Amino acid sequence: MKDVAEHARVSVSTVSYVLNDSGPVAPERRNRVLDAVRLLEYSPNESARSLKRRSASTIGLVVPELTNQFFAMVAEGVQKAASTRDVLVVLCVPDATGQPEENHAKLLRSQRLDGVVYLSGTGTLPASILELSRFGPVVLVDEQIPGFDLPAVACDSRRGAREVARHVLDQGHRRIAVIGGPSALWTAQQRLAGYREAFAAAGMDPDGVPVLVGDYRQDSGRELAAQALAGPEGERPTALLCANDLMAIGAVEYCKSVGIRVPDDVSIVGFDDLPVSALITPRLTTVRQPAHDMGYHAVMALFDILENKESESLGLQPTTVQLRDSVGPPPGGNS
Amino acid sequence: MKDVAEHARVSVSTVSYVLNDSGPVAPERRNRVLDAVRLLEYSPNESARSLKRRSASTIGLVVPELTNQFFAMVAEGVQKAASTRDVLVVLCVPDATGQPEENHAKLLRSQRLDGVVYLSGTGTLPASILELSRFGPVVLVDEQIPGFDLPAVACDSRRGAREVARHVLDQGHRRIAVIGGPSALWTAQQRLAGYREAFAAAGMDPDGVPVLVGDYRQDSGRELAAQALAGPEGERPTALLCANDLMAIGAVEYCKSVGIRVPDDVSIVGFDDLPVSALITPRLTTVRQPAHDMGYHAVMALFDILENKESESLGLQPTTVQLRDSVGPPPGGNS
DNA sequence: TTGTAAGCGTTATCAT
DNA sequence: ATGATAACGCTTACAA
Repeated sequence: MKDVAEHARVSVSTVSYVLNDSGPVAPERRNRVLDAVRLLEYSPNESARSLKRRSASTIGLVVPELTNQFFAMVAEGVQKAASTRDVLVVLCVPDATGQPEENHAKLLRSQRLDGVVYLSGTGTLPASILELSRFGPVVLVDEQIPGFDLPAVACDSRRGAREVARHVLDQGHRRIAVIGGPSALWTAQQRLAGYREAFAAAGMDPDGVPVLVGDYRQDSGRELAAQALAGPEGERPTALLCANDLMAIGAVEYCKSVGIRVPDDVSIVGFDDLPVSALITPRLTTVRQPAHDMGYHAVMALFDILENKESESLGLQPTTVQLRDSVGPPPGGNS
Repeated sequence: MKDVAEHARVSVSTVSYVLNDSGPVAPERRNRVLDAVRLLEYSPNESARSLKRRSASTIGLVVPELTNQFFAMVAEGVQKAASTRDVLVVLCVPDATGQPEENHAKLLRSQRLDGVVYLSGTGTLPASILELSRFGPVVLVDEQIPGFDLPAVACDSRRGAREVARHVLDQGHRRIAVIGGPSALWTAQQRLAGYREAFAAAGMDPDGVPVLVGDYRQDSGRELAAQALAGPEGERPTALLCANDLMAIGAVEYCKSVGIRVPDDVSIVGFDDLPVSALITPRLTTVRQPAHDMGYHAVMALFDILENKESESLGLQPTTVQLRDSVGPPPGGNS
């Protein structure tokens, strides 16, 4: 920067003024500076800048894993939103083993991160999030934490769940089982609540529907489907409501492995609309979550918080049911 | 830090010595410092540290998109490797439109990034990579750039391709079509070369095998499969060698849509072994690339380069053929 | 073994 | 409108 100042025969402060539009400077000198910048390929040292400004122009994104396409989509939204303000996104993937985001707290504390977007798909304990939020703003995305009202961007899981469930009921199904998510998770609670609303609306007793609790992973879908479909053919459920696509895919897998036809023998629905869900056979009927948008809005909300203004980006995004091939009428016809 | 020094009744340099093990300090005073650090929840300002050290402890990861699970797996490897040294990974997803990584070059120049791991799955022009490498070390992962020997970590595509092709030939297929990747890409070239080696080894004329050039995306697999399978049933290829899984999935999709059975009527193989490939019907025979390891080693190589030492992490990783259900004997029996 | 002090490259305050 | 100059929080000679 000193070099630039010399080449342009001005002072360093003038260079700074030009670069940041932070002071008045005569057009002619401004051009001299700009020329020198180009000539010397000068680019300001961002560490020095952050030091002075006490802001790193960097946010953290905490995701449990990237290979889950849902998280990947959120991440892309986060990245895109951040890039609208030239803010960097650092990727934090908490170690499955070991101390998780105590680490991230340190990043926040040490001013390497201005804030964090936190995606806890697997239900990391609130404690670590709260620890984080002691040191800087944290916006939750997808998963909320009931007790603690932290700012969050999520989608209207309950509505989506209610609507797929209604679709299944409309087909005539009455013997239904739910394969739910971890009961500690907000999304799992919401989806279950949505299903139950639909049951009630159809004149069923919600408490009469068995709920198996899974962990949102494919394996648990497979295992719980086995459990749910164990009874004799005339008594077992004709439809499985799975709280996410991964478990639904596991359920489909199980059915295939034992010769139960989907949707002829049993209908299955998921939740999330992962890209893979339209690729498997049968194509999965599910609920689309605006993953990309959630990531995007979470970052916008974070920006608003960093600037101490009310954010309109917080809140619930809409979901949409994706009607596909994994749902049909119950085997015996409408009962 | 000054606060810590005061609480511990030592000077700031002593605090620094303790925190970095960079100077001798009496055990008793060291403890006083450590206590003060805990008491005050002190955490050093990393901006100031970077400023002084001229290193940001941060690397960039450039990927074309995260929703491609292959890239996501590489990214996870990168993240894991970086975290072994408390180095941050910033996610750079070049804008599809607009000026791409001129931007990233600036990040390198402005010392926000110490180096970059570059994954150019879609074949971004070498120019932008070279621009990048003017300002800091760049390690390529997955895709190499023939003319320019930049450090790269990739896998032995040629061998993998040769081996799947041999598997297909062993089944008796002789009327074969290749759905290749963009011819400018190293991986596409390698895979094609591998296929041809297998053809030659089986006594076929490699030049007699039609090669359709795709772009590694699912759509192009669908379209090119249509093209490849256009001829009358007795003359069309009995096997499709696809240079990646996405295109193979597209090809399977096309076959399903027009009632061609896989593998009964036509066998299809892919390359990459995306998680989804084992989920579709039929399960796709393909070649596994050690995506995670490539990302991991790329970062290790980058670290070595930053420390000016020879790196042993560079070079080719092994591939393994995944035998599954999308390959069978050719329709007429072995010809 | 410990402390003093000189930077690192910016920004921002204050004179001019 | 412009230019000195003092921070920002840390590391590291160098001196004691």
